[in-house]
Amino acid sequence: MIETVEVLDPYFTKPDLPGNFERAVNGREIVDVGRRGKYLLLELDDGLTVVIHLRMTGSLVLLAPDGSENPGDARIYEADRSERHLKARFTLDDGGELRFSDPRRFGRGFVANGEDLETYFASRLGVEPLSDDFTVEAVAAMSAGRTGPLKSFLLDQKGVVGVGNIYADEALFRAGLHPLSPGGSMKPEHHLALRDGVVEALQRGLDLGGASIDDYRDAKGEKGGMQKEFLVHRREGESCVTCGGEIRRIVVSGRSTYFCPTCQKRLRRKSKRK
DNA sequence: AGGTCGGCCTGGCAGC
DNA sequence: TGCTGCCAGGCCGACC
Repeated sequence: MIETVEVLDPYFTKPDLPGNFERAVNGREIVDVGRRGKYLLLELDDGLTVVIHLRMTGSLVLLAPDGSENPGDARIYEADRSERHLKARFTLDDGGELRFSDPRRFGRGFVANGEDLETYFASRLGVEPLSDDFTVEAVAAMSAGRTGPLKSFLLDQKGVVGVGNIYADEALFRAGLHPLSPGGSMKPEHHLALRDGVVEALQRGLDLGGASIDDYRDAKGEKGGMQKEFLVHRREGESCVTCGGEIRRIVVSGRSTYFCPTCQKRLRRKSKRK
Protein backbone atom coordinates (compact mmCIF):
# COMPACT_ATOMS: atom_id res chain seq x y z
CA MET A 1 0.00 0.00 0.00
CA ILE A 2 1.07 3.56 -0.66
CA GLU A 3 0.88 5.35 2.69
CA THR A 4 1.69 8.74 1.25
CA VAL A 5 3.05 10.27 -1.89
CA GLU A 6 4.90 13.56 -1.79
CA VAL A 7 5.29 15.50 -5.00
CA LEU A 8 8.42 17.56 -4.47
CA ASP A 9 8.39 19.29 -7.84
CA PRO A 10 5.12 20.58 -9.29
CA TYR A 11 6.53 20.00 -12.76
CA PHE A 12 6.06 16.29 -12.19
CA THR A 13 2.27 16.55 -12.34
CA LYS A 14 2.05 19.45 -14.77
CA PRO A 15 -0.42 20.59 -16.01
CA ASP A 16 -2.34 19.12 -13.07
CA LEU A 17 -1.70 20.25 -9.50
CA PRO A 18 0.46 18.13 -7.16
CA GLY A 19 -2.30 18.15 -4.52
CA ASN A 20 -4.74 16.38 -6.82
CA PHE A 21 -2.19 13.69 -7.57
CA GLU A 22 -1.36 13.23 -3.90
CA ARG A 23 -5.01 13.02 -2.83
CA ALA A 24 -5.76 10.43 -5.50
CA VAL A 25 -2.84 8.20 -4.54
CA ASN A 26 -2.56 8.47 -0.76
CA GLY A 27 -3.64 5.32 1.07
CA ARG A 28 -4.30 3.29 -2.06
CA GLU A 29 -3.21 -0.25 -2.77
CA ILE A 30 -1.21 -1.00 -5.93
CA VAL A 31 -3.02 -4.02 -7.38
CA ASP A 32 -1.11 -4.36 -10.63
CA VAL A 33 1.90 -2.98 -12.46
CA GLY A 34 1.98 -2.65 -16.23
CA ARG A 35 3.25 -0.76 -19.22
CA ARG A 36 1.89 0.64 -22.46
CA GLY A 37 4.44 1.98 -24.92
CA LYS A 38 6.82 4.05 -22.84
CA TYR A 39 4.21 4.72 -20.17
CA LEU A 40 4.47 2.90 -16.84
CA LEU A 41 1.20 1.97 -15.16
CA LEU A 42 0.44 1.46 -11.47
CA GLU A 43 -3.10 0.23 -11.13
CA LEU A 44 -4.76 1.24 -7.87
CA ASP A 45 -7.45 -0.59 -5.89
CA ASP A 46 -10.14 1.98 -6.73
CA GLY A 47 -9.90 1.57 -10.48
CA LEU A 48 -7.66 4.56 -11.07
CA THR A 49 -4.21 4.18 -12.60
CA VAL A 50 -1.02 6.09 -11.87
CA VAL A 51 0.68 6.77 -15.19
CA ILE A 52 4.36 7.71 -15.23
CA HIS A 53 6.52 8.61 -18.20
CA LEU A 54 10.27 8.74 -17.59
CA ARG A 55 11.06 10.58 -20.83
CA MET A 56 14.85 10.58 -21.20
CA THR A 57 16.37 11.04 -17.79
CA GLY A 58 13.68 10.03 -15.34
CA SER A 59 14.20 7.03 -13.12
CA LEU A 60 11.95 5.04 -10.87
CA VAL A 61 13.80 3.20 -8.14
CA LEU A 62 12.35 0.90 -5.52
CA LEU A 63 14.16 1.04 -2.22
CA ALA A 64 13.44 -2.11 -0.27
CA PRO A 65 12.87 -1.84 3.48
CA ASP A 66 16.16 -3.63 4.06
CA GLY A 67 18.03 -1.64 1.46
CA SER A 68 20.03 0.35 3.96
CA GLU A 69 21.45 -2.82 5.47
CA ASN A 70 23.51 -3.43 2.39
CA PRO A 71 26.04 -0.64 1.84
CA GLY A 72 27.56 -0.58 -1.61
CA ASP A 73 24.39 -2.00 -3.10
CA ALA A 74 23.42 -0.30 -6.33
CA ARG A 75 20.13 0.72 -4.75
CA ILE A 76 21.93 2.73 -2.12
CA TYR A 77 24.17 4.32 -4.70
CA GLU A 78 21.09 5.20 -6.67
CA ALA A 79 19.33 6.55 -3.60
CA ASP A 80 22.15 9.01 -3.00
CA ARG A 81 22.32 9.89 -6.62
CA SER A 82 18.58 10.42 -6.92
CA GLU A 83 18.35 12.54 -3.79
CA ARG A 84 19.42 15.68 -5.63
CA HIS A 85 16.78 15.34 -8.29
CA LEU A 86 14.02 13.67 -6.32
CA LYS A 87 10.66 14.74 -7.74
CA ALA A 88 8.23 12.36 -6.05
CA ARG A 89 8.45 9.96 -3.14
CA PHE A 90 5.97 7.11 -2.61
CA THR A 91 6.21 5.85 0.95
CA LEU A 92 5.06 2.23 1.13
CA ASP A 93 3.53 0.54 4.16
CA ASP A 94 6.18 -2.22 4.15
CA GLY A 95 8.83 0.39 4.88
CA GLY A 96 9.99 0.53 1.28
CA GLU A 97 10.06 3.61 -0.88
CA LEU A 98 9.45 4.23 -4.54
CA ARG A 99 11.34 7.24 -5.83
CA PHE A 100 10.92 9.16 -9.03
CA SER A 101 13.87 11.38 -9.81
CA ASP A 102 14.67 13.30 -12.93
CA PRO A 103 17.53 15.77 -13.45
CA ARG A 104 15.96 17.24 -16.58
CA ARG A 105 12.41 17.53 -15.24
CA PHE A 106 10.87 16.10 -18.42
CA GLY A 107 9.20 13.12 -16.78
CA ARG A 108 5.51 13.34 -15.94
CA GLY A 109 2.97 11.56 -13.77
CA PHE A 110 -0.80 11.67 -13.68
CA VAL A 111 -3.79 9.67 -12.52
CA ALA A 112 -6.62 8.55 -14.78
CA ASN A 113 -9.52 6.12 -14.89
CA GLY A 114 -9.58 3.22 -17.31
CA GLU A 115 -11.85 4.85 -19.85
CA ASP A 116 -9.91 8.11 -20.03
CA LEU A 117 -6.68 6.21 -20.26
CA GLU A 118 -7.96 4.20 -23.19
CA THR A 119 -8.86 7.39 -25.00
CA TYR A 120 -5.53 8.95 -24.11
CA PHE A 121 -3.55 6.01 -25.45
CA ALA A 122 -5.76 5.43 -28.47
CA SER A 123 -4.90 8.83 -29.90
CA ARG A 124 -1.19 8.53 -29.17
CA LEU A 125 -0.01 4.94 -29.31
CA GLY A 126 0.15 2.22 -31.93
CA VAL A 127 1.16 -1.42 -31.90
CA GLU A 128 3.40 -3.06 -29.30
CA PRO A 129 6.52 -4.27 -31.15
CA LEU A 130 6.99 -7.37 -29.00
CA SER A 131 3.39 -8.52 -29.38
CA ASP A 132 1.80 -10.80 -31.96
CA ASP A 133 0.17 -7.74 -33.49
CA PHE A 134 3.49 -6.49 -34.84
CA THR A 135 3.26 -8.39 -38.10
CA VAL A 136 4.77 -7.77 -41.50
CA GLU A 137 1.28 -6.84 -42.66
CA ALA A 138 0.97 -4.30 -39.85
CA VAL A 139 4.27 -2.69 -40.84
CA ALA A 140 3.12 -2.60 -44.46
CA ALA A 141 -0.21 -1.02 -43.56
CA MET A 142 1.14 1.69 -41.29
CA SER A 143 4.01 2.69 -43.57
CA ALA A 144 1.96 2.74 -46.77
CA GLY A 145 1.91 6.14 -48.44
CA ARG A 146 4.26 7.76 -45.97
CA THR A 147 6.65 10.18 -47.56
CA GLY A 148 8.64 11.06 -44.44
CA PRO A 149 11.90 9.29 -43.58
CA LEU A 150 11.91 5.82 -42.03
CA LYS A 151 13.66 7.22 -38.98
CA SER A 152 10.70 9.53 -38.29
CA PHE A 153 8.32 6.66 -38.90
CA LEU A 154 9.99 4.58 -36.18
CA LEU A 155 10.06 7.47 -33.73
CA ASP A 156 6.35 8.16 -34.24
CA GLN A 157 4.61 6.35 -31.38
CA LYS A 158 1.32 6.24 -33.30
CA GLY A 159 2.80 3.50 -35.49
CA VAL A 160 5.06 1.29 -33.43
CA VAL A 161 5.43 2.18 -29.75
CA GLY A 162 8.51 2.05 -27.59
CA VAL A 163 11.16 2.83 -30.19
CA GLY A 164 13.25 5.88 -29.33
CA ASN A 165 16.28 7.41 -30.95
CA ILE A 166 18.75 4.70 -29.94
CA TYR A 167 16.67 1.73 -30.99
CA ALA A 168 15.49 3.40 -34.20
CA ASP A 169 19.12 3.64 -35.37
CA GLU A 170 19.93 0.13 -34.26
CA ALA A 171 16.79 -1.33 -35.85
CA LEU A 172 17.38 0.39 -39.20
CA PHE A 173 20.95 -0.88 -39.31
CA ARG A 174 19.82 -4.43 -38.56
CA ALA A 175 17.21 -4.10 -41.28
CA GLY A 176 19.73 -2.72 -43.79
CA LEU A 177 17.49 0.28 -44.39
CA HIS A 178 18.61 3.89 -44.81
CA PRO A 179 17.10 6.27 -42.24
CA LEU A 180 16.13 8.74 -44.96
CA SER A 181 14.27 6.24 -47.11
CA PRO A 182 10.61 7.25 -47.36
CA GLY A 183 8.32 5.05 -45.26
CA GLY A 184 6.18 4.24 -48.25
CA SER A 185 9.13 3.15 -50.37
CA MET A 186 9.45 -0.22 -48.70
CA LYS A 187 8.74 -3.48 -50.50
CA PRO A 188 7.51 -6.64 -48.73
CA GLU A 189 11.05 -7.84 -48.03
CA HIS A 190 11.80 -4.50 -46.38
CA HIS A 191 8.68 -4.69 -44.21
CA LEU A 192 9.94 -8.03 -42.96
CA ALA A 193 13.48 -6.76 -42.44
CA LEU A 194 12.27 -3.72 -40.55
CA ARG A 195 9.96 -5.70 -38.32
CA ASP A 196 12.75 -8.16 -37.51
CA GLY A 197 15.23 -5.31 -37.00
CA VAL A 198 12.97 -3.57 -34.51
CA VAL A 199 12.25 -6.78 -32.59
CA GLU A 200 15.91 -7.83 -32.51
CA ALA A 201 17.17 -4.42 -31.42
CA LEU A 202 14.59 -4.12 -28.63
CA GLN A 203 15.07 -7.71 -27.50
CA ARG A 204 18.83 -7.25 -27.36
CA GLY A 205 18.27 -4.10 -25.30
CA LEU A 206 16.04 -6.00 -22.89
CA ASP A 207 18.52 -8.86 -22.58
CA LEU A 208 21.29 -6.41 -21.72
CA GLY A 209 19.19 -4.44 -19.24
CA GLY A 210 18.82 -1.32 -21.36
CA ALA A 211 21.22 1.32 -22.57
CA SER A 212 22.86 3.51 -19.91
CA ILE A 213 24.51 6.37 -21.77
CA ASP A 214 24.27 8.85 -18.91
CA ASP A 215 21.34 8.49 -16.58
CA TYR A 216 19.46 5.31 -17.20
CA ARG A 217 19.23 2.89 -14.28
CA ASP A 218 16.79 0.05 -13.67
CA ALA A 219 14.49 -0.19 -10.64
CA LYS A 220 17.36 -1.56 -8.57
CA GLY A 221 19.70 1.23 -9.62
CA GLU A 222 21.73 -1.00 -11.95
CA LYS A 223 23.16 0.20 -15.27
CA GLY A 224 22.31 -1.56 -18.49
CA GLY A 225 24.83 -2.96 -20.96
CA MET A 226 23.30 -2.14 -24.34
CA GLN A 227 25.49 0.96 -24.82
CA LYS A 228 28.52 -1.34 -25.10
CA GLU A 229 26.96 -3.14 -28.04
CA PHE A 230 25.65 -0.31 -30.17
CA LEU A 231 26.12 -1.25 -33.80
CA VAL A 232 25.83 2.30 -35.13
CA HIS A 233 24.35 4.63 -32.53
CA ARG A 234 26.88 7.21 -31.28
CA ARG A 235 29.60 5.54 -33.34
CA GLU A 236 30.29 8.32 -35.85
CA GLY A 237 33.65 7.77 -37.57
CA GLU A 238 34.01 4.24 -36.22
CA SER A 239 33.97 1.09 -38.34
CA CYS A 240 30.83 -0.72 -39.38
CA VAL A 241 30.74 -4.17 -37.75
CA THR A 242 29.61 -5.67 -41.04
CA CYS A 243 31.59 -3.98 -43.82
CA GLY A 244 34.27 -2.02 -41.99
CA GLY A 245 33.13 1.23 -43.58
CA GLU A 246 32.74 4.47 -41.71
CA ILE A 247 29.63 5.12 -39.63
CA ARG A 248 28.05 8.48 -40.47
CA ARG A 249 25.98 10.91 -38.44
CA ILE A 250 23.20 13.00 -39.91
CA VAL A 251 20.25 14.88 -38.39
CA VAL A 252 16.78 13.56 -39.18
CA SER A 253 13.74 15.41 -37.81
CA GLY A 254 15.98 17.09 -35.29
CA ARG A 255 17.53 13.90 -33.96
CA SER A 256 21.07 12.63 -34.31
CA THR A 257 20.98 9.64 -36.61
CA TYR A 258 23.79 7.15 -37.14
CA PHE A 259 24.03 4.69 -40.00
CA CYS A 260 26.35 2.82 -42.35
CA PRO A 261 26.10 4.30 -45.87
CA THR A 262 27.25 1.00 -47.39
CA CYS A 263 25.03 -1.46 -45.53
CA GLN A 264 21.93 0.74 -45.40
CA LYS A 265 20.81 1.42 -48.93
CA ARG A 266 18.53 4.31 -49.62
CA LEU A 267 15.26 3.38 -51.29
CA ARG A 268 13.67 5.57 -53.91
CA ARG A 269 10.17 6.85 -53.54
CA LYS A 270 7.68 4.70 -55.35
CA SER A 271 6.70 6.31 -58.60
CA LYS A 272 3.03 6.81 -59.20
CA ARG A 273 1.29 4.56 -61.67
CA LYS A 274 0.22 6.16 -64.92
C1' DA B 1 -3.70 15.36 -43.13
C1' DG B 2 0.83 14.29 -43.10
C1' DG B 3 5.22 16.28 -42.25
C1' DT B 4 8.47 19.54 -39.99
C1' DC B 5 10.19 22.35 -36.45
C1' DG B 6 10.74 24.77 -32.12
C1' DG B 7 10.04 24.57 -27.17
C1' DC B 8 10.31 22.42 -22.94
C1' DC B 9 14.36 21.24 -19.33
C1' DT B 10 19.19 20.80 -17.10
C1' DG B 11 23.82 18.76 -16.86
C1' DG B 12 27.96 18.22 -19.18
C1' DC B 13 31.34 19.72 -22.02
C1' DA B 14 33.95 22.37 -25.66
C1' DG B 15 35.85 26.67 -26.57
C1' DC B 16 37.54 31.06 -25.44
C1' DT C 1 38.69 30.38 -13.79
C1' DG C 2 34.36 31.36 -15.35
C1' DC C 3 31.46 32.39 -18.84
C1' DT C 4 28.74 31.28 -23.13
C1' DG C 5 26.64 28.26 -26.12
C1' DC C 6 25.57 23.93 -27.79
C1' DC C 7 23.94 19.17 -27.41
C1' DA C 8 21.24 15.33 -25.61
C1' DG C 9 15.97 13.57 -26.74
C1' DG C 10 10.30 12.23 -25.93
C1' DC C 11 6.52 14.52 -26.74
C1' DC C 12 3.45 18.36 -27.91
C1' DG C 13 1.62 22.20 -30.24
C1' DA C 14 2.06 25.39 -33.98
C1' DC C 15 2.53 25.84 -38.57
C1' DC C 16 2.82 24.68 -43.64
